[in-house]
Amino acid sequence: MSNVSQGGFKRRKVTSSDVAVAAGVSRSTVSLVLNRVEGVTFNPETVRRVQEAAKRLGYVPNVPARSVMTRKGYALGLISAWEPGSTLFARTFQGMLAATRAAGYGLTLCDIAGRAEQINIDSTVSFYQQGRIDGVVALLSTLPENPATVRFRETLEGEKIPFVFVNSHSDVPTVDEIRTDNFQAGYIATKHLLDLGHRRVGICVRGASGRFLSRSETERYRGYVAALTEAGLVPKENLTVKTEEGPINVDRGYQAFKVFLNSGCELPSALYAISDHFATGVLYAAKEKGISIPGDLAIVGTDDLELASQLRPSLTSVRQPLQELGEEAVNLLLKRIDGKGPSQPVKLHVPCSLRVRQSSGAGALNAVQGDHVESRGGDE
Amino acid sequence: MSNVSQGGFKRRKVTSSDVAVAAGVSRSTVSLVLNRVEGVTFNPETVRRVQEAAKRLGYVPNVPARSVMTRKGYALGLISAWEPGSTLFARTFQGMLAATRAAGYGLTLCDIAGRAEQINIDSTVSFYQQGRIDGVVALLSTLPENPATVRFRETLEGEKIPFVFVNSHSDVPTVDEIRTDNFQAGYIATKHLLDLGHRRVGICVRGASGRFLSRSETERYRGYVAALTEAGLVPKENLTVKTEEGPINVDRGYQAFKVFLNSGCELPSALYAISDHFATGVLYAAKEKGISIPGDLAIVGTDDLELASQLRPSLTSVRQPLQELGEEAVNLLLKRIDGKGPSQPVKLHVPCSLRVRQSSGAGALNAVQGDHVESRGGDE
DNA sequence: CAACGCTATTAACGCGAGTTAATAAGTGTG
DNA sequence: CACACTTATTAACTCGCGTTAATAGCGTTG
Repeated sequence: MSNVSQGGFKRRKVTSSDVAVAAGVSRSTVSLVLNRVEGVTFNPETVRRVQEAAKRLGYVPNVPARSVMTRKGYALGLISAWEPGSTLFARTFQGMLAATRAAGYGLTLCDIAGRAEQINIDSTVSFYQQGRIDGVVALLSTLPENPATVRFRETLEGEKIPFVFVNSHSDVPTVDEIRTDNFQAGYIATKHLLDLGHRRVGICVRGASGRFLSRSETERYRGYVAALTEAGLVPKENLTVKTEEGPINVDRGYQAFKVFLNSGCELPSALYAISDHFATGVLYAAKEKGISIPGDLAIVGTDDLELASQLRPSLTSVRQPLQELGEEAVNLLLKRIDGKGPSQPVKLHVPCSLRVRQSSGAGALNAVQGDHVESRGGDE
Repeated sequence: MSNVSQGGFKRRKVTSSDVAVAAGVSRSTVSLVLNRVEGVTFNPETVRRVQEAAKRLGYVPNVPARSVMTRKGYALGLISAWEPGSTLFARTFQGMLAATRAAGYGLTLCDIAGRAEQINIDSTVSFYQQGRIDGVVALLSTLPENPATVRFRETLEGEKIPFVFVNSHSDVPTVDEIRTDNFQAGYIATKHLLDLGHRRVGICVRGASGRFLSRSETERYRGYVAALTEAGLVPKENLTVKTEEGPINVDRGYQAFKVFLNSGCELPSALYAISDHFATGVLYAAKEKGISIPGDLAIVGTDDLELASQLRPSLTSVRQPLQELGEEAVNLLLKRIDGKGPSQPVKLHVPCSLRVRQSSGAGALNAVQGDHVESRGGDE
């Protein structure tokens, strides 16, 4: 006979009735005691007996049954248009997972796709109507005026589904939004380089026919400019490395910096890249040309990807507070669901932190401070 | 007044009773008709009326209520010890998501962590005992004899929770396992290079004090050897590029290939890398040394990461059937839960496919065939 | 000592569904 | 016309739990 775990057999689960008879009380008593209902007093001895019986029998309340009565699903839904294989996405839902679990809630994957247009909002609505989820955390695009984002928002509002946007720009002031402070990100990265004495601080950004694509990139750029200005400097075209349009990846950074070097522009002494991918590409291109990092060129990246700490030299990087964002989003949403949320819509901007490593050329003193090791088996 | 969506208000949901009165029948009739129960015949006119009323009122059955009666949670749990920010993880749960949705099931995140030791199996068990999930898909490590994996399996079996392992090696024959055919992966990659006329085909693997770390790497290596042998060749030490121990990433491949080149070994004409990360690192190191790809060195990677199609030259790569793995795992698990699974434990090995691009130097004819474009906003 | 008030507990109902045994209506047979 | 036999429908029960109004016990007070 096979040992394979089949359904169907299932030893009968212990219910609150079982606890009741074991403790010699009524089922109501069990429910009231175990839920610590206020305004009801109980004999301490009875409480003890109930709790003891519950523990002894290994009683676990059945959540769906509770849901029927309380009309809550005890779970939140997640929809995401972020790159599903990205560290950014991973860190965010790790935070969400921690927060939902702490609240005794479940986290249900409603729809995950690399592009917003591919997301099927209907299944999310359906989950809500079925009573399986009580609200939705949405990880959408920061592209301004994105039609898909607008459509999702309108649908959720129309169905009266509580929701929170995470790093998803919405021009509507009534929406709860939890976001990275991308201005501050650009600012602290640039400030770090300026504080190290650099005066020719360049930036590596994604080129997009003259304008920046996403709100987050725009804000980081503004932070960069602000830090420069504060130091009495101005941003210059010949200190700006622009990549090709399209996805952000290592190779685009690599190619862009090669083009930059061939253009004959004088080398900046420091460079802030709005992505670790770009920073990495720049680093490889620099090595190829014999440019020393951080000697000839100091580099600060953004997002603190795994590769950042493992590169040689290791990469100084701005880390987004994504776990925190996930947690805050979930906690806010849970309050909204219970009707305990703030009366005003929340617009929260959470600051980033800097992980100082070798590539920015800070002294050995600081080098350890922000560092952290992430090891893995890496064997899927 | 704020427009923020608060809980509490919730327009009353339409229930099966509402449908019943609207259709002028009893609630039982509604239930029987809508669930298409076999063995019960109904007047076609009645059926029509019920369906019409249900549609008109926008009736959606309440899943938790159904759960109470049927004793099923209509959801599967996911635990994963894979790198949460990896493409591999993403592709797998995309497949799972598709399959669960098709079955009307939910997918609940039980625990996700980068390392197996960090996974809290208790919360998963708890979810099962609470009646929220009916089974578990486990994405664990392929490291043989991994104590965490063993512990999880024993716990799940002890609690009689139906489960399926995906790419997680278990030495126990009674466990359902869905796995990538990694032997075949190494074989087709090597065969591809041999078919292009190469005779000096090397391999880039992760060094680990003489032995290979994970089962998947070992199998890929065996596939490589098998293809060589079939062609009358033998694996040679001086054609093997070994990286340092630790996480698989671009820089380890880069460093390893630089060391290899400095060792004075004669250059292989083709190289199979057991990871796209390694392949990418090799490519950057090669560029640095002026080695032309694929002219002087043809390269095939593994895993078909995003960067593979975007590198220049683009990277030929072996793609794991991860979506398929996810789907198969879910479908098998659903059958087990319904007691309809095969009587024997399932040990499924799904073959990989080759994405032929520029780096292997195949003719333009094949070059397009396996290619696919993945674009994204990349703006989190 | 009856009336009152308080504490501790429970019976009874409801949530929204699925399931089954029983009923009512219709059809055909002897 | 009474009988069995379908066919169509429903009343009644069940699942596991939360909630509330009602009850029993008991000490206090006028």
